[in-house]
Amino acid sequence: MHKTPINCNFISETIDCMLEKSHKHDSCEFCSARKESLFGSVHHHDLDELDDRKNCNFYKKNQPLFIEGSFPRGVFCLNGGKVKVFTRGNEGKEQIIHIAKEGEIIGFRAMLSGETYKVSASTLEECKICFIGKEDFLNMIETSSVLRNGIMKELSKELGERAVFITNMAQKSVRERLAFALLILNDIYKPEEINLTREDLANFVGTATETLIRLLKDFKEEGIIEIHTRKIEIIDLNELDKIAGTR
Amino acid sequence: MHKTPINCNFISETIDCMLEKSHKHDSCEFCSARKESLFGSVHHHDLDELDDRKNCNFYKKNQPLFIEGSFPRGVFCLNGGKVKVFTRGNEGKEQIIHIAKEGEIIGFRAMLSGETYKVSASTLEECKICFIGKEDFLNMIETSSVLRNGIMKELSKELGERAVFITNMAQKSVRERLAFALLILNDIYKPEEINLTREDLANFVGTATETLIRLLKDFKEEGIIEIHTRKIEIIDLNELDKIAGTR
DNA sequence: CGAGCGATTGAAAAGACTCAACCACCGTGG
DNA sequence: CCACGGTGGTTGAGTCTTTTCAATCGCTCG
Repeated sequence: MHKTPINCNFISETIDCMLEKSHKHDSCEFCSARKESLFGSVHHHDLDELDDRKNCNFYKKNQPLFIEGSFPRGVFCLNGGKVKVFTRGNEGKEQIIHIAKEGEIIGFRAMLSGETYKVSASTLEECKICFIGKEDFLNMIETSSVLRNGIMKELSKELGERAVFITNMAQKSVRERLAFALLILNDIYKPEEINLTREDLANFVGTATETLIRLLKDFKEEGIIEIHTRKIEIIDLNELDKIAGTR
Repeated sequence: MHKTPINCNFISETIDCMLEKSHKHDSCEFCSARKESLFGSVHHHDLDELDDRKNCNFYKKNQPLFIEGSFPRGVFCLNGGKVKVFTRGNEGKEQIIHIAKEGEIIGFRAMLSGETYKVSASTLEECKICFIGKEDFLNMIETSSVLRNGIMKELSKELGERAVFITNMAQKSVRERLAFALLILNDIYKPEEINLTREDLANFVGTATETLIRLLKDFKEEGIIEIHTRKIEIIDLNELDKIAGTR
């Protein structure tokens, strides 16, 4: 990190300095998270370049990466852990739009749009995250048509997913949305169990915490899930599919 | 159109042939809709190419351009008129995601993602629309970095907008969402009045038609809007802002 | 061991939806 | 030219889902 932070909106950059330990020495080339990511088919040469420029750190639980309204200075490459991406409604209530897992690159949308972030992101658990500066990232996009196409593809795909998300929000009951959310979360968390606070889960489903808890209880009584203190184990995927209307 | 349609999913291509009159002779170079569009800063040379390849037609009201689940064969360039982009929920109810006006290019998301359409599109009124085949469009993207960057920017911008849309759906009351919708529609329709069926408007707001009608009545009684048979005139923008929570 | 956050439960209120009926406009065909 | 049928718009009443508020519980960390 070569510059002193000026804009206090840009939390991550300041926080980076407070983190326990850097793992900058880890090479992208052997990064297991990379293979499935957008950087999956980037050339060796570019990876070396990336290794030199990136800045990697461990993040504690509940640390913000960036905040809605601030200007992006780079992208975050999630090497391990889970990150929630959310916006805040008028009463300050979070709406979780997406939960990212290892391999995902976070925050390039705002950078490409030239606007401020429209969403915030923060860690849900301890995470290992590499930071790539704006310049470097934009350079890579100019250089690598593979990366560029991958990004366009990703953006388009997400746009489609969000159309479905919107429709679900508008038309499905909370029960149906919860089933849908559990299916998505199952994919994100497996082989582990879903591990979120009730509030985060409620903010993902788009409901009140109390409603969520009542519905979880219903699902438990119907034998669809098991609850271990806070973690949720999916028992009956088919039934969830049926409830969610995913067929 | 050089190929006979094979897949009946691809409605527009078949329908193209049934349309009244082609306006292929119109040059992109002097197209007033183009200037503000993604094609705004494309080079002359490429425009000439486009002129040769594109296929332009008039569409009647309520004609589909493409349908959810089918594979894209090109993009639609909206020269005049309005087009709704929507998905269908499980009960077949439409959720309108976006309403496009002249100058917009429709349907490139699915093409870039390599997936089937996740949304459907159909005209809301008589429209003048040019069709550009997949190959041609992808070529243009490869060639023109201006266009490419414009597209990445557009995709990113929309992704941000959809995050806000999701949050609105999840957290705002129908009254607030209606106010928000009217503000958006005002921008799209001005200087004309908003002209949508009550059902389409309800499907945009994400509510039942009856509820929508009752709220419109409220707004009218509060002096926020005027209703002329079906068209809606905005009287008090500030109040709408306040209700929508847009500040 | 106590503070405090996260989880849970209950009861009442509110918002929105559904269903059913009715109205109004418009184009068509006799 | 008018009656007819149909679509889109409107209204009312009852129901149900979901939220809100308030209170309690329970685990975890210092």
